[in-house]
Formats: sequence, C-alpha cells, structure tokens
Amino acid sequence: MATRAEQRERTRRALVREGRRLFATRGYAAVGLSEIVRAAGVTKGALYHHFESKAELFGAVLAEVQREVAGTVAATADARTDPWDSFTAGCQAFLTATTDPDIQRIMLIDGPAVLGWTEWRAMDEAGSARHLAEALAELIEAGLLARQPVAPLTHLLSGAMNEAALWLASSPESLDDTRAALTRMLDALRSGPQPAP
Amino acid sequence: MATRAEQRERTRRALVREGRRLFATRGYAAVGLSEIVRAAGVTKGALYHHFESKAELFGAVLAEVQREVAGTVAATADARTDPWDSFTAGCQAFLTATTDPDIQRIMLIDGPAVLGWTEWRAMDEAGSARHLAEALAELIEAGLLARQPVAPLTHLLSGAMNEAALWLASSPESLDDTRAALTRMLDALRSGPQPAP
DNA sequence: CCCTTCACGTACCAGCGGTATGTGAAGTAC
DNA sequence: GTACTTCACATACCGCTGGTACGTGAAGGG
Repeated sequence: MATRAEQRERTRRALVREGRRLFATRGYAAVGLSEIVRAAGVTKGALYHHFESKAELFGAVLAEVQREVAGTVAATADARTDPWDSFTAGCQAFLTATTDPDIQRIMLIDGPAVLGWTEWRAMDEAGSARHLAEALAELIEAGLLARQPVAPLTHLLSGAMNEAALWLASSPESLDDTRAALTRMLDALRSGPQPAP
Repeated sequence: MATRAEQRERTRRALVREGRRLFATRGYAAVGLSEIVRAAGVTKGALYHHFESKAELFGAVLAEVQREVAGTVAATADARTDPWDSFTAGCQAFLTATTDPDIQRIMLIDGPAVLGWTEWRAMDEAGSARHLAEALAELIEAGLLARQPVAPLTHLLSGAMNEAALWLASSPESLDDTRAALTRMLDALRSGPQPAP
C-alpha cells in the first residue's frame, strides 16, 4: 500500500494534527491519549512508537505552532524595508497571530506548565523570540535604540506582547487600544533621529 | 482537645501549607493528593471536606501567594511619597518578589494552566495587578503619563514584568541589567515635566 | 525464499483524582 | 446529665489515565 517511510510520516502527522486540535480546544490535561489515537485512527501502540510520552507529543505540537507564528512574523517584518517599520510591524503581527485562542492555549497557557519554563523558553527562542532579539540588536546597531544588553529588553517586550494577546482573547473590543498602547511603548523606547510624524 | 472551628482552621492551614510546599517544588501535575495529605497528617477525606477538588486546593494556595506578593508591592510603593518614585519602586519590588522560583511555579507557570487564564487573571486582578492599574490611573491623572486607556498598558507592563522575572530565575546574573531595562522602559513612557536627572 | 526490521496493535497494570459511606467527638436542647 | 444532632474527618472503593510488555504481520534486504 505504501513504503514504510511514507506510512510512518502519515501516522505521525495524523497524531500531531489531532493532538493539536484537541489540545487547542480543551487543554492538555483535559484530553486523554485514548481520544487522540481514536481521532487519528490508530492505537496507543502507534503513539508510543513515535513519541516517548504525552508531553513529547505536546512538544511536537508546540514546535509546529511556533514555526507557524515565527513564519508569519518573519514574513511581515521582511516585507518592510525601513528597520523601525519592520520591527513594529513584526510586533503587531505577533500580537495578531497570538490572539487566536487555539494558539494561546498551546503556546502560552499549557506550554510552560507541560514542558517546564526552561524547555518552553528554548522553543520560544527557536521561534519568534529569536526574530525579536535579532531585530532589537539591529536597531541598537542602527542607533534607533539606546545601546543596552539585548536579552532583558527581549524578555520584557516578549512578555508584554504575550500577556496583551492573552488579554485580548477575552476583551477583543480593546484590540485597537492595545495596538496603540504597544506602538506608544515601542516608540517611547526609540532614540536617535526621529522621522517627522 | 480543641473547639471545632480551631481544629478546622488548623487542618485547612496544614493542607494549604503542605500543598504550597509541594506544588512549589515539583509542580501541580507531579504531586499527588496522597502525598499532600500524608505530609499534612490527614487523609483524603479531610482534603475533600475542605476543598471540592485538587484544583481548588491549588486555588487557595495561589490566593495566599498573591496576597503576599501584593502586600510586599503595596508596602514598598506606599513607603514613597513621590507618585512616580512610588510607581517604579512598586514595579521593582514586584520583580524582586516574583523572582523566587517557588512563587513563579505557582503564580506564573501552573496558575494559568490549572485554573484557566480567565480565573487566573481574576485572581491576579485581585492582587498586585490591581495596584498596578490604580498606580497607572493616578499617574495619568497627575499628567505623568500620556492620557490613555489604563487596561492595555496594565497588561503590557504586567506581562513584561512576569516574563522578566521568569527569565531572571534562570539568569540571575542579569538582575541588574533587567532592572535597568525596566527602569528605562518605564521612564520612556513618562511624559510631562521631567525632574532634573 | 528466508530472515530481519519495523510500524504498529493488543492486553494489561499501577496509580491517580474523586466519591460514598462509616464514625466518634463536639455542640445543643431539655 | 442525657438524648439527639452536627460536623470534621477516616475508610474503602471506583473508573480512568498514562505508560509498558509483548505479540504480529507486512516491508525491506540478501
């Protein structure tokens, strides 16, 4: 019917896809493995052949989500030429992407609790947070931000946007206000030659 | 041996105390009820007489932690007379308090995942986040911050400090840099008459 | 054609959160 | 004092969960 590598890939994809769907809608703790394997059309033997634990399956799901968000942010930022414009556009894109409740549940709510904050941070660093750190470093080099260590500022801004996105999920009417507040905060940090308003 | 109210209070305190200790050191999911009740010197019957579920016990623990942190922040802020000084000192106090890994695990890592973000937010709002919102409102009234909706800025700053504290737990050598970055961010937001540096 | 490998399926288990019920001391009315 | 009620637990038990040991049949290699 198919080669082994193909079959393996298909099963793995099905598990990650259904796991993601269920984890997103009901949360990591509330969904059992039996439900996941049933939805994926396989058994627990298959799941434990691909993943060492329930947490590792969740890790694969989270990695996928991180890649998507990072891709969206990078695409938005790369579409701009002006460094500062690229930076702020990337931040707004991140805020938009992470306002999706499904992404939130996996990436921001369950992620740290299931994998531990350290591992979660490592995955975030491999995703959108890396873009943020690089962008900040470039802005400092270009003189648009005060010269300072990049890491603390990265975490401050990353945390600010994460929390803002979570809040927006329950207060969507505040989207414009929050965008404005974020822009105000970013602009306030700006130094050096300002463009005409 | 004792009145019923006294006994009840003692048992409840023991459960919350041991629950907090175990949740803090090993995380909510990794510690079983049997271990908690054994440490508290009671049985599961006692636990379920006081709390409706494991999650509710965790909620009581989280409430206690929130009260402590909020108390520390309020005490620090109230000790200053100048509004802006009071505000920044409160923020730094929050950063210091939440750098404790035990507090982090309960308040920032497991809290949202166990209780759900909405309920977690409500408890945060009842704790230190309320002080933050009030302080920001006063600063706006005093003309030290640009007139703007308070809620978005509250969440941006709250998230920034939460994430910074979590990061500091794994990078304690960056404490000074992070404090400086936070101060820089807060000062950047300031408007109106600046004092002489 | 045979042997090995591998991608699962099957059967099972310890331990978990949660519950129904028992029990004895603390409180209460007379 | 005594009979009755309330309450703060203890005991015994259950369904279900994540995890594991082992079986199986098709794919791949010589």
